[in-house]
Amino acid sequence: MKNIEEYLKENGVKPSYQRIKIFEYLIKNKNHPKVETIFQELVQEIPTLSKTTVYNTLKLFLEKGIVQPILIEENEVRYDADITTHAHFKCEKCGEVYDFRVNLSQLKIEGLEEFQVKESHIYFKGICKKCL
Amino acid sequence: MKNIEEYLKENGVKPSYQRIKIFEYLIKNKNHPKVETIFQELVQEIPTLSKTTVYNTLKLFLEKGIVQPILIEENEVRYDADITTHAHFKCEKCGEVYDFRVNLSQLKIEGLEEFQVKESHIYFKGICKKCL
DNA sequence: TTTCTAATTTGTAATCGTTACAATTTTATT
DNA sequence: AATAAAATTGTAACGATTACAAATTAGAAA
Ligand SMILES: [Mn+2]
Ligand SMILES: [Mn+2]
Ligand SMILES: [Zn+2]
Ligand SMILES: [Zn+2]
Repeated sequence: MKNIEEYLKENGVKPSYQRIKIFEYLIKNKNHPKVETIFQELVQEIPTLSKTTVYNTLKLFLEKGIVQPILIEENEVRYDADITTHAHFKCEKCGEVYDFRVNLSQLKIEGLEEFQVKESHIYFKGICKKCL
Repeated sequence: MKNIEEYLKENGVKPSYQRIKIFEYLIKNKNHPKVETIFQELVQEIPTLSKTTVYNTLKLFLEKGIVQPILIEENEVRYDADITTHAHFKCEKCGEVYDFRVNLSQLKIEGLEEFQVKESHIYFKGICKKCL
């Protein structure tokens, strides 16, 4: 909790109550939630919470680089406070999004060395271990 | 042109004039266009073209598996008639989306072998060769 | 503590991409 | 040519996101 406040400050985000709660939600539930999910969960704790605040806050987090958007499905933006480069798998049966550690340096891509790569995203879709 | 008609038929799509033109646009301009771009370009040739037709057609193409959506940017869906697994790079300066051949078998991801992977998508962002 | 100011949050309205739907047009068949 | 089915079109509806102004909160100064 104190950690979260410190982390936000270090990254140029003033740690308001709502911002702390939203970031805390992302850290504790590594479930790659949509805005709607975050709102529905937190409004139980913070009855005055506005959906606009969730949008504003995530936009701020994105600008400050402390969350990343997960774009694995059309018309569905999910958010992840783990900003390390890792792969995501979405199960088409249960809908869960899994994390996978990946070593991108294994991947030799011809021609890409002439480009300046700032972000890498790897997405898989299929059926998860549980649903098989 | 005849090729396109045949290809659509083989994949269960009746080759109407509009469908042929839309697929042809994707094949000839490998520019990963948005719906809006496809519409704006083709409406010049086909003045009666409706944006709904572009949406309907792309939805059909997706269902039949002859195009794939490119989800590299928030609130921006692009389409690609190249359905082979390849990586995409979007330049944050000029906005162009580049293709890169990639050999995914190089990538060892621990735990993923227990999942049934049906689709793989690799996206990069940064600054392209031209803009550097 | 009280006052003042700026930042944040909130609720509502507007916007924009997409989808639903019914009418029209086109295509294929008899 | 007549008929039926399929595709296209235009308009309205929808839903996620954003804009905006009012209300609230937090922090600094008095
Ligand atoms: Mn993740
Ligand atoms: Mn491509
Ligand atoms: Zn599953
Ligand atoms: Zn560029």
